[in-house]
Amino acid sequence: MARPSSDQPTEVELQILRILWDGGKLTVREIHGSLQDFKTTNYSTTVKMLSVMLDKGLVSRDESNRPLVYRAAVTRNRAQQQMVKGLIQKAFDGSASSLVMQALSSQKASKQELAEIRELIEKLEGENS
Amino acid sequence: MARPSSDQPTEVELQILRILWDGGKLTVREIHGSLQDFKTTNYSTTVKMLSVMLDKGLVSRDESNRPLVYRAAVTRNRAQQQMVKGLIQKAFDGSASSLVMQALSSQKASKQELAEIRELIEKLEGENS
DNA sequence: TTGACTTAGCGAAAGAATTCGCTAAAAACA
DNA sequence: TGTTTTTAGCGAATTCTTTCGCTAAGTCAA
Repeated sequence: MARPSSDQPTEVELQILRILWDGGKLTVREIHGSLQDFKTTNYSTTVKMLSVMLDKGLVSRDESNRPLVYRAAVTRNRAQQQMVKGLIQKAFDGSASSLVMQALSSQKASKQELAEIRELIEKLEGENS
Repeated sequence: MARPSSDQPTEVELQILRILWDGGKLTVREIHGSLQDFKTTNYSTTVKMLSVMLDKGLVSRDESNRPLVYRAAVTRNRAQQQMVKGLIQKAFDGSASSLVMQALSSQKASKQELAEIRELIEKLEGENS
């Protein structure tokens, strides 16, 4: 009688995943250290979060040595893709282009970034003709 | 000792907002009816959700008549913008173009949509030179 | 080996989101 | 007017998320 847990990583889980995506294989101590750049929490909290994430399959760990070393079990790309897909469904009625228009209109992009996107568009337009 | 409530609408709140964005001014009974297309919940639940959303300022209502009539207090555009911005920050390191690339790569867009996006890009490239 | 420090884990607490039961007020109807 | 139905709301229960205290086990150095 409440809310079903989403398949997508939660706020803190995502912060931890980003640390792991950037850092590769890290100990809890190291992860906890990076996390303190954003928030102030207890070491135990980080341990617990990693335990939860292990259960969910978001991270894996090497238990052959101590301290244990964690790494992301989902790729950044895969996670980003799921989140984007989720947002498109939830808030843009399934239209990817609506989201793209919104993103481009509301956030500035550099000349170089725009060029990069235009290239992709042109490539897609070529394929899909 | 937990998670702070986000400024962004939650799952169910968003579903209700979409119903109101599409339907304009609606009674709880009408909103509840539309909601049943997605989920099966009690009428009381819808009443409660609207009460919560009223407190948060997500909806407003006309109390001069009965049954009370609700309408969205935030625009679809504004809400979409905030959600996109949030996702860009949370998962794309602040890079709008990264999200755009993800969206375009993972979800198909029609020839017409692509053309529309390309036009916007070209317009932006013009401005920012 | 003993004592100090680090690491790992469990269980419980607290906040947030979502759900509904029960009640009272209002409206509709016979 | 008296009865039935609809509407509005409160408070509590449930689940998920995030937090930490406390304990045990492992590591290291004197």
